[in-house]
Amino acid sequence: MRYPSKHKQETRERIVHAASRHFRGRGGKGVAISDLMGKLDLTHGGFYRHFGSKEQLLAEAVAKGFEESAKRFTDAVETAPSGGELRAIVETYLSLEHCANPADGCPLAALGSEIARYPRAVRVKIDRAMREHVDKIARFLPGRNKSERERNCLILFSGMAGALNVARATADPGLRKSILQSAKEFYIKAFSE
Amino acid sequence: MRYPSKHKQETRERIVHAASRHFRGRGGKGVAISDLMGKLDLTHGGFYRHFGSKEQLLAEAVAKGFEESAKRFTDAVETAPSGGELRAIVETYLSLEHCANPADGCPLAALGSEIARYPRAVRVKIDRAMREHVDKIARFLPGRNKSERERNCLILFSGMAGALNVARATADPGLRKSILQSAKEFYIKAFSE
DNA sequence: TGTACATCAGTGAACGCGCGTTCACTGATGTAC
DNA sequence: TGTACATCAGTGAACGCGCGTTCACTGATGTAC
Repeated sequence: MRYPSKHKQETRERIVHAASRHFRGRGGKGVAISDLMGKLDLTHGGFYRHFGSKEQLLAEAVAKGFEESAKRFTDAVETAPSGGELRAIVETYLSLEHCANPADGCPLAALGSEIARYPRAVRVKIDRAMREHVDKIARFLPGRNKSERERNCLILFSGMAGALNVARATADPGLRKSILQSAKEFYIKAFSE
Repeated sequence: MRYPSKHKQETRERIVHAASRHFRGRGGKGVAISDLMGKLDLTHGGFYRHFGSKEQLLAEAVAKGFEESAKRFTDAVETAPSGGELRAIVETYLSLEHCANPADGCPLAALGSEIARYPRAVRVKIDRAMREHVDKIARFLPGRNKSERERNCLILFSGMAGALNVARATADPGLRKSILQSAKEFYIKAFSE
């Protein structure tokens, strides 16, 4: 059947959004196209009207994930009291809630170790998304100049992603809470003023 | 044919060793049993004389990876001048060489984000391997008591694993070197005395 | 010591399943006349 | 305004491939007698 003119773009966006969450939750190889389309009440055949390949979707979905995730942290910053922005970022990132919901969270934590194995084209897209994220957040970090603040921003987020991964990896809930708590204290202290 | 009595155990160890490297290099789902056995000049059918399933091998191989990797860092510590142990650990971990060779390196960095999706039995094994690693290294870290040193050890390694992942993920070699360098300086400074 | 049999690590064909991708088809709506 | 045709997002069967797992078989060596 013929659909209204906006319809195709809307479907495409729904696919990218769902894919973004699924990839973060299950990893690149853990998501089947038929599953994905099924969640949107579509069938797998239609997928190729929107994307040339699964890999192309992966690139868009991961980049989208960075955007959505960055939004969470800029939101946290904006509602924070002046001077408490760093604390707000760290406490949001290392919260039990973020830990328990990889699919809604930071793609660097959810996919970190497999991104290195993605094809170059995908990684270039991810690079750009990461740089934009750093641009938005770096001003809340200490440093004598912009590039120093950006370096600190990368260290902070990569470090928190690592801590989040260990917290998610352990089978011991006590250790999980303890890692999150001590990492929070450490990063807040390390990047204060 | 019938083999000498030690033969079976030797083959089993060769499989675990090769698997450990392959999993770190390609991720859990990126390794096929027939590939693995082929590298050892065996055929896939024989695999099930040694392991009940691929998952069982994964658990053993990742735990083995922690052991092998831990050995690298205890070696680095032992050849370091007294008082320079922390620097030796950080510089070994965040070296370009470690960055370029995930298959020989730290499993926490190589598999970090997918470990959370492994079955519980596998994660329990990994927990134990991680704890042993921490036991060996924690004494070189600052802290008023053992548990504080252990917490610092976890923060240090999780943070370095995160930095390594970002360095490996980026498609820009300049950014890669810069991340490794600034992370080295940061962690050495943060955990000195 | 010699002989018959048992053992079992390894082989390679086969099975079954999941999944990425292709393709002929559908049919409601847009468009040309 | 009405009619014939074109469009194209979505459908669902089919293809091909990879891969985890199973299984009947092999054959050199160990073991029982």
